Amino acid sequence: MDGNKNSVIRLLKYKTILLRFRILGFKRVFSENLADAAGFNSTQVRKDFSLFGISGYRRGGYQIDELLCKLNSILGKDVLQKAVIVGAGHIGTALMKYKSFESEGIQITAAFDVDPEKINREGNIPVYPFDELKDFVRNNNIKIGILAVTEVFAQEVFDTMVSAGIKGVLNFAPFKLKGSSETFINNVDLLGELEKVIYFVKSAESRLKGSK
Amino acid sequence: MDGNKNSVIRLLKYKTILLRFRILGFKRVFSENLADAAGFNSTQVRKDFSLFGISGYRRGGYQIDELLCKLNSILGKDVLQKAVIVGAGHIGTALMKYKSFESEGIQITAAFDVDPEKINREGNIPVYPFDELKDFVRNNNIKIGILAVTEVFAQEVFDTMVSAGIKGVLNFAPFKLKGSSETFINNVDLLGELEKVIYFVKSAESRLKGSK
DNA sequence: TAGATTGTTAATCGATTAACAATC
DNA sequence: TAGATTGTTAATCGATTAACAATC
Repeated sequence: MDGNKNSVIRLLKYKTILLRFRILGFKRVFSENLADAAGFNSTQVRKDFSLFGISGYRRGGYQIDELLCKLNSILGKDVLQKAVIVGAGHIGTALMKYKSFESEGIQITAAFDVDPEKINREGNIPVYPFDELKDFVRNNNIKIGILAVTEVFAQEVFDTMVSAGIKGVLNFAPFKLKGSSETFINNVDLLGELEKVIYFVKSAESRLKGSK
Repeated sequence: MDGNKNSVIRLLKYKTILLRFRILGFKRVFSENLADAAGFNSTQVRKDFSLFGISGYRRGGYQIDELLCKLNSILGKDVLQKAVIVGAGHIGTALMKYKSFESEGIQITAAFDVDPEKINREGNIPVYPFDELKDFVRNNNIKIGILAVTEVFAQEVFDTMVSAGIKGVLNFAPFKLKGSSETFINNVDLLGELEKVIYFVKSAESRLKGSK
């Protein structure tokens, strides 16, 4: 029904590309154009559309406006999305200031931290004590949370978030959170991603040396 | 030969877990223990080891010290890894201060930016003008780079990094970099990851509403 | 019509998991 | 020995890609 996880990310990418195409004055695209811009192949593009019931015009490609309209209704980006950040450390703070969120209609409404020094109620994006998380999330009906605390507190903080009503978490702590199937967890492991790069560079190096 | 991409990440995770187990005084583990701690299943663990030629003792599990030794030699984490960050914006700065890198033997030796205001040659991790990137990377024989500039400059900056000798890039710009097969590129799309969370929360919501 | 492009079915590829034989 | 755990082969699952019929 809703395709697979990866296709959603690709759909989001198509949307970004289409917006750019439209600015350039294009009225329609072919799957081939989209594929080129996104770095996939055209079958992938058509398959993704097919999965979500999006259709174009045989020989005529896709009307950009029509396609954007359909993508928006699928991705639900018409409404402003509110999210909170828990943990106002380096990563948390960087994400508070991350421009791309805002420009894509995602509003970071507040951040939370246990450290009294981090509290700043008057900021552009206010930082409140962690104690206030539960009430804030409930009162503002927030569903999305970004978890940027250290590993040690991750599970505890996560449980609090869930009990307050958070339904989806982007987790930066290098820890496998235990949650029910009702909460969607997406893990970003920055250290792991960097270590992957290091590993592949090293293994390429040693392959080279080995073949000498 | 070197397994698949995901298995490397898992290997890194096993290592972290083993170090923790060792601190707790354990001498050996079973694949089941590792799987529990990592959130995989025990077949996955054994398969990963098998892929890299790591063997244990039937009925006896794995000697932690021996296993760590093998993992270290495969992952090559014995040597200190040096890396540079290009782009001292919010994300770049957060990564400069990211503790987990250091504790895993990854040293961020310098950052680079075009903005004169960001330059700080005396910092704990110095920030140099972008112009000096090429010489620095060459002189210090750096192979790993973190790309944290805006989309618009991403390709240009990437090309400079590669021509300076960078062999692996962790890319935070939401842009499909074009590079040769000699350079390993790992993309981290923070906006995309958050949008994925939003999408799945929304679709779960509408499923609930639909079934009411 | 002829040609181009979509939309879908089938084939392929890769990764995970199940099953189980080997063996300590 | 009996029981437990590894290590590997085969089955499964899911996602991508190729092939091609439909059709504008």
